[in-house]
Amino acid sequence: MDPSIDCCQYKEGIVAVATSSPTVVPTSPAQVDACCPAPLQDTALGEAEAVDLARRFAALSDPVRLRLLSLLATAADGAICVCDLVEPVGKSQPTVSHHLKVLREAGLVTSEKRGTNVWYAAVPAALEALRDVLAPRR
Amino acid sequence: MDPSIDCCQYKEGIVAVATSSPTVVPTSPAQVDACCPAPLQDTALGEAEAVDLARRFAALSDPVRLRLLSLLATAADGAICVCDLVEPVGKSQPTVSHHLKVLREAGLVTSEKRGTNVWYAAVPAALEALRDVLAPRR
DNA sequence: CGAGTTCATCGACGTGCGTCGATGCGTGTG
DNA sequence: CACACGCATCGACGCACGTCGATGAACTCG
Repeated sequence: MDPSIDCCQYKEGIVAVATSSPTVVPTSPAQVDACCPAPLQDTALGEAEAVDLARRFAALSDPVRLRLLSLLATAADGAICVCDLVEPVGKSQPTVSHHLKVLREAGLVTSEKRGTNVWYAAVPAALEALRDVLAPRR
Repeated sequence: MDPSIDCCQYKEGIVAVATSSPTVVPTSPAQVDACCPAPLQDTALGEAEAVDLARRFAALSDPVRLRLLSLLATAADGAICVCDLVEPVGKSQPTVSHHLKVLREAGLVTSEKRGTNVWYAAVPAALEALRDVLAPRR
């Protein structure tokens, strides 16, 4: 993977919002290559933008991933370790790990290793970016 | 079919548009148990809600469908016939028809037959409903 | 009525995805 | 140091999805 994404200017919003949640674990320098969204109802999507957007929406197109993301987004302390995610979604540990990887590669969550465990946290700015794509016409 | 409409406005929009044309293809084949979106960052998603949401996000997980939806959402007169959608996306007519069906069954677009042609239009309220799911925590 | 147009459906093919058991790697613990 | 634990990766399987040519249904026009 590691596609050379050059669609638009980068993650200024993500960094800015990330600093607004102090209790969230300082995420590892994993690069969140979240491209800025194109306004869906304003101008027609180009092919490259459509491919990028489709990839991010695809991360939300699975019930297990949506539940995982919801669990992370509603976590009291902002992060949950994998061992505490397996039971709630009712899937095997490899399956949960796979879905978390998909979410991470889509920039929707971040992971941080603390000792034996790995803690995942949602990235609110990434959801906000996708939200802007669905914004109504100005 | 035709259960009581007690959900969100996005469904009303579909019904309203659907009833305006008698020969319209039925938008959804009698399902939609949990239509109203749950706030993703407020409470943890249940399994049924997750399945329903995943189905709608899946409609946005394909580049061709995103471009079709964008074309419809930015249409000057609010609707485009199929014959004018085939060339812009660069796919065969059956493929375009297939993607439009997926979008229609997800409630994101509506179709109306006018003479020989079939005109598709975006449902802004459906996009707004999905947008609410991605809303930040209150 | 017959020819032409528009769109949906069908059948088929190749690919990708979700899933799980088995395995490997890194990290604490006795 | 040996063992247990947590998580990622691998390999494999089954199924769903995207795609297109061919066909069919509905409509228009001459």
